[in-house]
This record gives sequence, structure tokens and C-alpha cells, in this order.
Amino acid sequence: MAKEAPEKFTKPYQPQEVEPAIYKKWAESDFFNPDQLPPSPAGTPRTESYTIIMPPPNANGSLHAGHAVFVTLEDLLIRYNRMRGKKTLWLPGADHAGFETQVVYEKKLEKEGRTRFGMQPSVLRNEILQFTMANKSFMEGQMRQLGASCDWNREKFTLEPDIVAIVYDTFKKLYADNLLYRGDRIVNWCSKHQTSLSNLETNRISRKDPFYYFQYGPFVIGTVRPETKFGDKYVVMHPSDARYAQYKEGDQMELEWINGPIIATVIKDEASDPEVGSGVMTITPWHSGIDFEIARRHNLPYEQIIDERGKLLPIAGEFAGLNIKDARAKVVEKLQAKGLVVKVDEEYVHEVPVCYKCEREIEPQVKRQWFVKAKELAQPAIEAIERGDIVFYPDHFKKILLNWLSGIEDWNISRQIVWGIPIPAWYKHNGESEEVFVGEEAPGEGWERDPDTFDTWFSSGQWPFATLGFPNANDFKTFYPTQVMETGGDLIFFWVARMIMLGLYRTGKVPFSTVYLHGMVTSKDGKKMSKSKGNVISPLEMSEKFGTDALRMGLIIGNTPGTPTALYDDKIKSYKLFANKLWNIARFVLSQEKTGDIKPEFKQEFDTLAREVTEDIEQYRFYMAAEKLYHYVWDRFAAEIVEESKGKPEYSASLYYILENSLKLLHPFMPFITEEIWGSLPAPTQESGQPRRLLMVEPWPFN
RNA sequence: GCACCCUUAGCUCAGUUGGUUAGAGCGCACCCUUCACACGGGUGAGGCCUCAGGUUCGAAUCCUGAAGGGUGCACCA
Repeated sequence: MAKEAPEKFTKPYQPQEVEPAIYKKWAESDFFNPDQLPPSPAGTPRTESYTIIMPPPNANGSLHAGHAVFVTLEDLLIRYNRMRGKKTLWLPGADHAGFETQVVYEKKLEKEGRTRFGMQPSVLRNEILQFTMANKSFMEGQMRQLGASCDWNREKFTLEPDIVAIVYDTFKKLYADNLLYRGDRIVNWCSKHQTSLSNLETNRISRKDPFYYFQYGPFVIGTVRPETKFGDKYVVMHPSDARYAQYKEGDQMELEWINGPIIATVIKDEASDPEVGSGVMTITPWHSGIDFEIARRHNLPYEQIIDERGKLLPIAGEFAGLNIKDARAKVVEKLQAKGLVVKVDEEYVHEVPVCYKCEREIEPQVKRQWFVKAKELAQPAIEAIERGDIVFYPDHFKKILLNWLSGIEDWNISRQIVWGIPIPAWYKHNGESEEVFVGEEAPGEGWERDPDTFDTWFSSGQWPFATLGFPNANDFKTFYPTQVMETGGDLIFFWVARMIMLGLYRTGKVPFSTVYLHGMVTSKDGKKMSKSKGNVISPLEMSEKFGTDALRMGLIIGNTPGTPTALYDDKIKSYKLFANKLWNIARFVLSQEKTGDIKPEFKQEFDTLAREVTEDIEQYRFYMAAEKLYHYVWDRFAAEIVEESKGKPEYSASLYYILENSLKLLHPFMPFITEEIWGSLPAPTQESGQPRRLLMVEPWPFN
């Protein structure tokens, strides 16, 4: 029994002193690289691959709590499978994050009193590139701090030439397969950011606005947007609305309107809801999706009323040049003076789309842009998901995804921003007609390059196969399809759905067999973290304060898939105490000579724990596995077994057995402290002179 | 409008395929500086598992309905 534990154990565990050195050891071993892994612990070669493609963080800031969750969960899976003898690849990356990054950079410009409008595109692009690259390397350092055992040799960035080449191939193939078109369609236009956005990049907010009823010839029409009504020469009603049966499609009449008399034409269309307002509406096809569709069905002309900055065009006559907000009151005033206001409902509540970044109202505009025929791409995805090719955690995300895919609409992938992958298309104009060429180089003289860039999700959607070097690289052959896609639940449509669709389209296979979606990390009161609320918890600060292992445990325990998790000081602190408990157990065990035999009842009890923990990990119940380990180590091992063993040297073999194997089970959860203690254990093969292996490649203690 | 989720201890939440006395963390009360650890140890209080039916030998768990709360999607004039 008489023996001294190593000196360092006499002090409380100091994660700050231990962690950087441990990470350095791992990195130097090169075991993050699947090609450099030693034979599996059982001595057999690692044949079965296990791959996770890391969600590439937006390289425009610092790692936040959400990043820390994915690093923790993915690292857990990777470390577990590495110990199980798989050929494990965790492929890191970074995302240029088009619009997201441009918005961040524009805010920075604003602070400096500058604006992107009027800047040379190439100058702006270069500035953002430098900004992005600086952030990228900063974030990589942070990821190391969190213990990420990813293969840095294989790191990818979305703007690297080989990635861009694959994205271009996909674009060309979609065009050739008639799954992509360029057309004049309603887009979601943000008048602050001066770009179109996909449906997913808009939010809806509920608002109360006056609903006006105007006399329009013999009809009363209802609208919340009087300022758009200048060009409204078509009056629409439902074909079976009995109140208007006397009017026939195509009937024309002269009537008094905002800026004088106009000729109005009757249109019958089922899109007009008899229940809403008076059941009659006029249409503004250039600035409303539903009106646009009506105009298309009836082959009506459409005309722009509002410009890209939200100001009225000359069609508005005396109101031209006014901002639409100011124009509304003035138009109503004029109609009032003309006696055309029938009534106003001040209590009308409706939902308006806003830009998800600036919350400014979206102004629908007709623009000539690129659209992916999403329905066609979604169909194979729906079939694969229904077939069960992909398992979802939590399970109900499958329903949510299927519901979204079944109602999917064409995807606008053109963005009017410089920070992105340029769209490889060229146009030649001959009067009204336009010739289109898809390719990186102009096909000849007189061609004009598309000035737009891709929606960033168009490239991210190809990430799993693009990073692995589709179609010919060995990595693609070895590691695709991947095993797990672990990311935030908020990315299910933006990213997961697109990866499934584009992965199936390009490779014929689903890109991953399991999707695990974690919930948002909130502050203690369950609120979303935001800078304006001042409730942001920085994972790096927590890691410095309590140790990365404690942070990781805090992010795992209580974190069920899909459900928001609260993160706060006290919670992480309690796992720092746990780390210290483990440290002291090690001190106690190491103060004894290893003698006697392992008691079968302890072995059996431990085996049960190992089996349960293994099953929990296999079933993605990490929170439960972590809790069981926590309780076994603290309440059983420390509180009972260690106590019972005091003064009984014959227990020491059992203590060593339990400690060693507990370290193995805990390693995926708390990699630093377990590796550190492991390094202080007596080498099992002292006589053979073999140096002790790193814990990260030790065999998992359950099969 | 369509879809999805939630309701369990003061708070935040677990509870895996239905199976003894329903659990954890934090908080709370009281006690203990005992030789691995005060970054510790011990003891304890606290629950008609939202409600109403049903299935079952047995329901927090499965089914139906109600009430309350939350989220996502969507071309609402």
C-alpha cells in the first residue's frame, strides 16, 4: 500500500495547465488522421470507416455555444468509434457563408463610416477575404481548445478551387438536365441589403395595419397597401362568387382611380378568396407572389411600381419618388378627398415577410434570376427518407423534413452580393431576346458575365461529397457515404435537406445514414442568447474558467436531441468538481501498489455499466451515458468502493481495474483529464519496454 | 391555413421496448475541517406525472378527446 502518488496529484486538478500539452501530444501522434491510425486495438486492421463531415463554421466571428455543442458531440462520436477500432475521419472545414458574412462585414463598414455600395466589387471582395481568413484561423485555434480530434490535414474551405469546380459541375449538370432555369420570377427583395433571398431567408412577423376598403368602379376592393395600387387595372373575383355573377371575365369599365380615370378589366380566378375583405381584389403582379401567379395564368401584363430602394416610380404620377411608407398616408388622403374610401378596418392583423437579418419588410420584385426546380430534386429525397435510408434523431424531424420537402418551391440561388462563388453564366442580348451560356469562360465576343453569386447553401449543400473529392478521389471512395451528420435543428431545411437532395443528385447515394440534430443552446432562463440581451455565454471563456472537460460534460448532460439546452456557470462548475473528484480518485489509487486479484463482483458490475454506456452511445443517448458514468464514478466507485477498500491492500487490483476502464469509458466525454491520468498509470507492459499508448487509441472496454 | 413538439419535485429537465417504492442537477433545511478530495462528506424535506375517458393483470409511458404553452412552414389581398 505504501507508495506516493505523483506530485501533481497533491494539488487540485488544473485543466489550464494540462489541456494544451495534451492536445499537442494528440496532434503529434497524427492519430486524427485515419491513414496514420495504429492497427485496431484487437490487432486487426481498421477496415470499417467511420466518417463525420464537420458542419463548417461561418468564418466571420468567434466560436459560440452552438459550435461548442457540435464539436463536443462529434468529437465524442469520433473518439468512441476510434477506440472501437474504426477507421475514423472527422473532416473539418470553414464556410465563407456568403450573405451571412457579407452582412457581418457591412456592419463593420458601417461602424467605420463606410458602405459597400459604390465600392469596387474586387476591392470589397478582397477585404472580406482577408477578414474571413483571419477569422478562420482564429476559430481553428478555438476548436483545438475544445479538444476537436479532427483531421486538420484534410481541412476544406468553401472557396477553394477544387470545391468551386465541383459546385460549377453541379450547376452545369442541373442546367443540362433541365433542373435549373433562368427566368423572370417574383423574388424576396431586401431593400436594405439590395439582394434577393430564398424563402428560408425570410421571417414572418405579425403586424396590425389598417385595412382599407376603396370604391373601385362598381366594386369595393380591400387592401393594406394602397401605395402599390397605381397600376391596378385588373379586378379579380372568384368564379363562383354569386355576388359578382353578373360580371364576366373580360368585362371592361371606366372608373375613377388614384390619378384619374382608368379602364379596368374583370378577371375570374380561384385565387380570390370570397371570405377575405369584399371578395374582390385588384392585382399588383410585380410586387406580390399571388398576384404574379394570377397574371401569369391570365397572361396579363405586369409593371414595376416600386424601385429597388423602396421608392415609387414615375407610374405613381405626383407620388413618384416618395418612399412607400410616406406614400401610403398621402395616397389614402387623396382617395379620401375623391370620396373613394369606403371604410377602414384599424384592427386588421396579418403577417408580413421580413429579411431574416435586418427585419426590414421584404418587397417582392420580379427579377431575372436562376432557380432550381426543387420539386424534382426533392422527390428522390422523399423516397429515400421514407425508405428509411436515413435515421433521424430525434425521430420527429423526419416528419418535419418530409412535410417541408413535399411542399417545396423553386429555389432562388442568385444573390446580388460580391461575397460568394460567382455564377458561371454568360448572356448575349439581341434586342428583347437573351442568349444564355453556362460555363466559366465566355464562349465568344459580346458576352456579358452574370454579376451574381450563389446562395451560400448551394455550395454547402454539396459539402459531404465535395470535401471528399467527388468523384474520383480515394477519400470519396473510402469515406462516402458518411455515417453521421450532426448539426443544429435550425439547419434542417437550409442545409440538411439540400445535402440530401444534391447528394442524391450527384452521387446517387444519401450523403449520410444518420442525422442527429441538437437543440439550440440557451441561457439559464431558456432565452435565446443574443448580444443585445447581453446573455451570451462564450464557450471559450467557460473552457478557460472550468476546463474543457467540464464544459463538454455541461453540454452533453441534459442535452437531448432537438430540445434546447440551457448552459450556465453553475452547471459547468459542477462538472469541474467532478473532474477534481476523478483526479483525487486517481491520487488515491496511485498511492497503492497493484496487488491481489480483481474481484469478480466489481468486474461484473463494471461490465454492466460498460454495456449500458455503449448501448446509450450507439442509440445517441449521450446525456444518459454521461450521467451513468458520472454517478458510477462518484456515487459508486468513490463513495462506496474506495471507502470500502481503505486499509485492505487486496482491493488494489480491483481499484486499478475500475480506474483504468472508467478512464476509457469517460475518454470520449472528458478527453483531456482522462488522457492526463492515463499517462500517469503504471505501464501494463513495463517488462516489454513498450511505451504506454495514448488513451485515445486504447480499445473500448466493451464489445 | 398546414405541420411538429411540450405539460413529471421550488427551478431546469431525464425517465430507452408499458413492469417493484417515479429520478438527476441546481436550490432548500440541518450536521461534519474523519488520514484521496471542503473543488469534500453525511442526513432530510419536497411529486393526485395538466385534465377526462379508454386499452391492459399492470399506464408518467400506448389510444381518443379537452385545456394550456411553444416551434416551424406557407404566394393571404
